[in-house]
Amino acid sequence: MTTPDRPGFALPLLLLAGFRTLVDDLHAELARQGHPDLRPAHGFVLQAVGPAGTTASDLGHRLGVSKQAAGKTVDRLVALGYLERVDDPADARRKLVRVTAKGRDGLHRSAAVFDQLRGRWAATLGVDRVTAIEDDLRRMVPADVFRLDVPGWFGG
Amino acid sequence: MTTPDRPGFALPLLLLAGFRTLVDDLHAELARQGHPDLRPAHGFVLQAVGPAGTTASDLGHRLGVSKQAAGKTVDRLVALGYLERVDDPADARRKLVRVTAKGRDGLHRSAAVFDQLRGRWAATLGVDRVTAIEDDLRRMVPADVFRLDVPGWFGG
DNA sequence: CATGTTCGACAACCTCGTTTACTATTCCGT
DNA sequence: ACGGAATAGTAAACGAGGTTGTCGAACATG
Repeated sequence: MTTPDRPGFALPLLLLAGFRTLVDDLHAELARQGHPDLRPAHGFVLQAVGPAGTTASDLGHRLGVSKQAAGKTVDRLVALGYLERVDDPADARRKLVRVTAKGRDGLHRSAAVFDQLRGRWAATLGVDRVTAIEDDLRRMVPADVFRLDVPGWFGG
Repeated sequence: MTTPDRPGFALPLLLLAGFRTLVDDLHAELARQGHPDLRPAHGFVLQAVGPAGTTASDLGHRLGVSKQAAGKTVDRLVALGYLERVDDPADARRKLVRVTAKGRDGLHRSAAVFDQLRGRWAATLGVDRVTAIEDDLRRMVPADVFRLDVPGWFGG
């Protein structure tokens, strides 16, 4: 894709490109390490489920999507072996969603690969530049930006 | 969403968050300026069509998606009034895709809003920090990263 | 105990992508 | 001049991921 003519286009494009390269590298490495089915969105979900487990409704609430969407995503991750559903003995309506051992493995490997990629950026740019980017971005993004409830983002 | 425990998670998350805030702000403003149906992906498409126009196949090639996907996206943008199809008099197989006046208006307004948003970042961080982020990112991203042909990105 | 709320499930539909298949047209080599 | 190969557009079936709306079962509370 050619560089846009207008200056303002560069910043969002570069931020997206930076994110994309990191995530593409992550998933290329994860596929190599035995997780070829893990998709970018799955990391968010596994992270949101957490070590204690949750329900589909609560997961939807955390991710800012409907409980139905969260339920379907859980279905896919259960089919892939990253999550499991267990009945809640205290409430017959609820089904606890929990991360499996395979899910924890994927999460740990993701963290390790991201650490390694950040190290690669630091080796090229210098650690101070990387932390400066992080600090600057932290100042510019609102705290609740990770809610995926904006229509048109990941499907709308 | 809570801040992740592992340090390596922060960088990709912040890059995505920065991109998301810019694009969310852009589309909120575009909706206010008479383009409520313009979605994030549409900007890429309008940009890729260009002032000279193209065909659906070439558009798919430029965007790194199949010609069928490009054709369906063109269908939607034609329905919204941002693109038009005209028969190519020189080749009866081809149908030229061109940006309409409405499409050009959306593109111009997008550029203006992005310029304005970059100015807001510069007002907070300083112009030199913004350009430093852009320069650093340019060093870290490969040139062909905007090809959307990675499965799992925008649907897969 | 009746009422209202919450949870999970199901169905229908949208967007955006894929692969496979097919038609029409153009191009090119014999 | 003509028949095969490449190209353009289209269509169907599918998958991922999202949306509403509905529903029954289970809980909570008056």
